Amino acid sequence: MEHDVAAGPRPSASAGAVFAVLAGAGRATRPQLAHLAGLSKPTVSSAVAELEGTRLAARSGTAHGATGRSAAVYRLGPAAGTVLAVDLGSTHTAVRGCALDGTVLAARTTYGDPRPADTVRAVLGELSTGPLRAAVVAVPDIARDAGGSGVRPATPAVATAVDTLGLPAGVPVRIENNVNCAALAELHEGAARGRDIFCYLQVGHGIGLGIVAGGRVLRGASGAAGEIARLPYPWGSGHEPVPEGLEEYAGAGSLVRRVTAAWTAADGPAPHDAVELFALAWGGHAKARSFVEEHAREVGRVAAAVTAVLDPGLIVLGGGIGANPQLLPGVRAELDRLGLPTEVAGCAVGESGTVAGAARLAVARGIHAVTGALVPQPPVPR
Amino acid sequence: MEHDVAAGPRPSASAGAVFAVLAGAGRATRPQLAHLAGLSKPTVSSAVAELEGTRLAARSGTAHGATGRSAAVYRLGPAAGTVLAVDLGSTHTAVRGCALDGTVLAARTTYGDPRPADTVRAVLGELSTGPLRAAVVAVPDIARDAGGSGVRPATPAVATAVDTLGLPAGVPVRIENNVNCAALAELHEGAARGRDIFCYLQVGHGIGLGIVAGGRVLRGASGAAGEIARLPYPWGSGHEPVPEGLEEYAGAGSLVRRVTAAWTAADGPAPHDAVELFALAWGGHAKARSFVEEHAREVGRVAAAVTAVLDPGLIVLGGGIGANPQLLPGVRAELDRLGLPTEVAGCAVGESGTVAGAARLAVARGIHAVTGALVPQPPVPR
DNA sequence: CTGATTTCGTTAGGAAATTAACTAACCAAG
DNA sequence: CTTGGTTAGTTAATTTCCTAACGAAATCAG
Repeated sequence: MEHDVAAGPRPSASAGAVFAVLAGAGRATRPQLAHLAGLSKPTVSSAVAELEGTRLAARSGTAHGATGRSAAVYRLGPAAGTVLAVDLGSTHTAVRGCALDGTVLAARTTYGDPRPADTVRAVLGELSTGPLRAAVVAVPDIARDAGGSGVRPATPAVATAVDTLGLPAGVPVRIENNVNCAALAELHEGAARGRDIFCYLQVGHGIGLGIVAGGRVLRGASGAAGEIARLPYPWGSGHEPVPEGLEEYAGAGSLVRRVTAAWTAADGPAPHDAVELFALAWGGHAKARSFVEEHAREVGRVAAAVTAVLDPGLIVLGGGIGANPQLLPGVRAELDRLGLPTEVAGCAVGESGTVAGAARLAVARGIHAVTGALVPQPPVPR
Repeated sequence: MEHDVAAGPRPSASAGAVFAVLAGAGRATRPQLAHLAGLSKPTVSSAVAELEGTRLAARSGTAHGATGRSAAVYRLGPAAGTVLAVDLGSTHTAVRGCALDGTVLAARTTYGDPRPADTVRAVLGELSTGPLRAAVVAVPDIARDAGGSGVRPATPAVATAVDTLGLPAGVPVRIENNVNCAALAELHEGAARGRDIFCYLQVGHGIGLGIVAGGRVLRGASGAAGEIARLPYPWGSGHEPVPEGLEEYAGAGSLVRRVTAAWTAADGPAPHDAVELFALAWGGHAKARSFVEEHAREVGRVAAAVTAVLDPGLIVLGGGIGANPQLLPGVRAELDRLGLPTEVAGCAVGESGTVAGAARLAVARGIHAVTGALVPQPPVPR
């Protein structure tokens, strides 16, 4: 099916502001919109009338309070349109189509898919309401600003994978790191709700960090903030740090390799991957448990390094290994020993976090595309 | 002398905006103010008239272009008032009084002063123009939000030192970490001008980091961001990190102690402090030079840890040891080997950086106190 | 010196949003 | 069923700021 990219006439400034808060709230009465947008009742009235006229908003029902006149409830209209989020993983492809209020309209996930474009096409086919406003693609790669061509993946193979997704021409596409997306999901709908600053520590095949500060993702000068596999390791008197030393040590592959090497016949059948190792440890296997505990300490040291630099107040653990609750006590203990007082929580969003966070970003950019305007910022000096 | 704290009537919104850009520019014509504030010529005219009426602005002269009518130049007026910045160091006290355009009106630094309040009083005595709008005190301590009582130093001794400074009652006082202040100075008037993100690495008696991201200081959840003395150290297979291990190793005292221990009679007279050590190395002393080079590598590892987390793009070295140019090549080499491509620069502001940065903060808060308003923020989604 | 050109600053009219006051709708107590 | 209290929404007057046009002051060319 065809996807419009051209929008209707730009809403006026006040109508745009009302649209933005309506998208954030999902449904709201006019008094609520006035409060949220910081506008007066008459202004909201005319703004709502304008939005209804262009079908950017629509009556949704009536709200009855305990006392007083009942209020008209509004929601986004069909012209508001949709956005697309893609989690382009190495072993899976997750795609979501959302309305600008964040509602999931269509979702599909495929594993070991050789053609992510098929998954994208299937989801696009289910999105019928209004123009496609924006798309965000989450990649397991550094997303860096490439000058004129916008943000691009650092690795050429990833860049071509994005280019062959078959995203409709004319739709603004944003590339973002997958760990940063997962961090955004934890911020908005997970374990870090309401935080001003926190870190999402992903431990799985590799190790990565998503930093949220001031309610925004911190990307660094070249998009490589959070690439903590590059922490100096080993580090101490008599040890020269080697490049990528920590990546080598903290990744899932290396963990399993060490386990296999230390395994003897008396230990029974050796685990083939991290999932099996954690299952054995959960079942009480002594050697498996000792490896899990040692790994938890190692993750705790990484967390301590992060707290030393950033003091995030909260670290959310995610990823194939990090999400396992068996890690939590060990990580907490090592962090308490070495670092600042910092909460440690398991991730609350899980597998779908990356695509959920990408969808959050896409919604924000879609609202921006409609209103052409500014999200209000807190007025603090410096 | 007495210091007013009560301000005159609040300027209107447009007059406040004009006042803010005038303070930022120092001197400006009305067309320049219109451009900077994003207001129209008639609005600026009425705003300037209002500011002149309340003595917040004053005619300063006339600007002649190559062609066309000459323009009236304005500057801040006497009612704009002043701000105070204090660098409350462990071995010195630096105090600055500034106008809201950043002009230094009075400055005094004392060393080994048992009564910093005397220095504060002397500078306050030289400030005669208008009310004291704000004060910022830089302390060698964590500055954390203490709930109702605002931001306070984490260490009680530092808190009482601040409380006994004799700052005029009623003036809003802000506590800030001294490394963060030095970072702000490098951002606004030093080696990091125009950067969106960078880090200031202070190496001296201890080691600390100031993080600037999005043009603002990153303070962390409890004001302890940048306390990198808590990085896990030593760290590697067979080594348990110990709390404060890096502080122990990277500080100036520990460096001199190691040097003294390794010194033999054949090496000549041993250096008593870091300054002497660097002087010997500069003169070609082989053993001194090897210690300096090893220390540079160590600082390079700290810098690598910072780049792994934050990707700042630039690290500015400062502090008693860090400011020494002999360190730069060694730090660059180790960072190139281990970390992301990152510039390393020596600090450009030096000793006075802390009080200069505190003054920047105080000026921003002073302007905020006059206008009650918002510095414009960039409108970017998330 | 005079006129053309350019830029500064003001005046006049209009658009957008606010405050204040009023009308409309809804509930519940008497 | 009426009346009082409360909240929703509209109307009217005012404020604020913009655009457009005009007058004022400066430089430069002849």
